[in-house]
Amino acid sequence: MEKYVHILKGKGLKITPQRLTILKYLDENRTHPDADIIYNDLKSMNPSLSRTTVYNTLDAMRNIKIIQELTISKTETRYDYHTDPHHHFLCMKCGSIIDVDIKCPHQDSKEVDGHRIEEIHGYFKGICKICSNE
Amino acid sequence: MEKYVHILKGKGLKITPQRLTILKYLDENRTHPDADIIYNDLKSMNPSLSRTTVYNTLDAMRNIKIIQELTISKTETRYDYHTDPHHHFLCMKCGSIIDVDIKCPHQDSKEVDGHRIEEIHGYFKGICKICSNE
DNA sequence: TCCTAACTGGTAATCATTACAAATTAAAAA
DNA sequence: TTTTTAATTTGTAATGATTACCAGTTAGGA
Ligand SMILES: [Mn+2]
Ligand SMILES: [Mn+2]
Ligand SMILES: [Zn+2]
Ligand SMILES: [Zn+2]
Repeated sequence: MEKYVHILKGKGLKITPQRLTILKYLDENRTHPDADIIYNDLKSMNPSLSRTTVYNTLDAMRNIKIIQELTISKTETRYDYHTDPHHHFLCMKCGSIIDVDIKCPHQDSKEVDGHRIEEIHGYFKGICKICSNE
Repeated sequence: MEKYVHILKGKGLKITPQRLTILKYLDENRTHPDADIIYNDLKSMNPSLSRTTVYNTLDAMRNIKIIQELTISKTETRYDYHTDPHHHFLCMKCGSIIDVDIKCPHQDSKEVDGHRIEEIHGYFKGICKICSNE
């Protein structure tokens, strides 16, 4: 837990039990969950937790770049504790988002066609291994 | 216009003036517009056009793969007449989505880590050339 | 020309996210 | 340690894109 305190402090964010809980959850659940899944999973242990706080916290942590936002799924924004640029696979059947470890030649580019790059996103859509075997 | 009739017929979709108008609009407006922009731009010439029809049409055309859906912007789905896999740049300031012509080594992959690939998406987020110069 | 399944258009519902404001709290200052 | 206050949390209400629904219309084959 000291680990998360340190991360937040290093970026000048106030330490609150809600933020620590959410950050720990993301670290331990690398399934690219959305705000609602996080909220529901934490609600049982933290009955007073508010859905708004989950949204606020995710937004605050994204701002200081300690987590990453994934705009891949059409319906909800999903979050990733892993901030190094990496690629994803979205299963069109079960909806899961899976990390794929492939190298990309544009990983370190700072601009394309004169446009300044701040984030790089690559993902595949299809049917995942598990869903393929019925 | 015969061009669009041919495209729709080839895929077994009924020819309707609404569909022809929307498909032509997408062909002539490669700005990756969303449903609402399409609706508003066409409304003046086609006062009876319904927003629902725009959504239905885009969905039907995406199903038969004559247009492409872009899930890049957080708030709305945007559409592209250009269906060959290619990369995009999303400006975080003005919101425009721009084609970028770079080659990708995964362009023709059929699977990764055992997951069957059906679509490949790559995009950059940052500040576009125009917005950079204030 | 007739018939019918497919399509259109208007309105209502859904659902993720944001706005708002009152109550609480982290942490800096005294 | 106590005080102070700006930041945070929470519950509820609003927003906005998209979907559901259904009655009326139409494309296109018989
Ligand atoms: Mn990831
Ligand atoms: Mn494009
Ligand atoms: Zn799957
Ligand atoms: Zn721009």
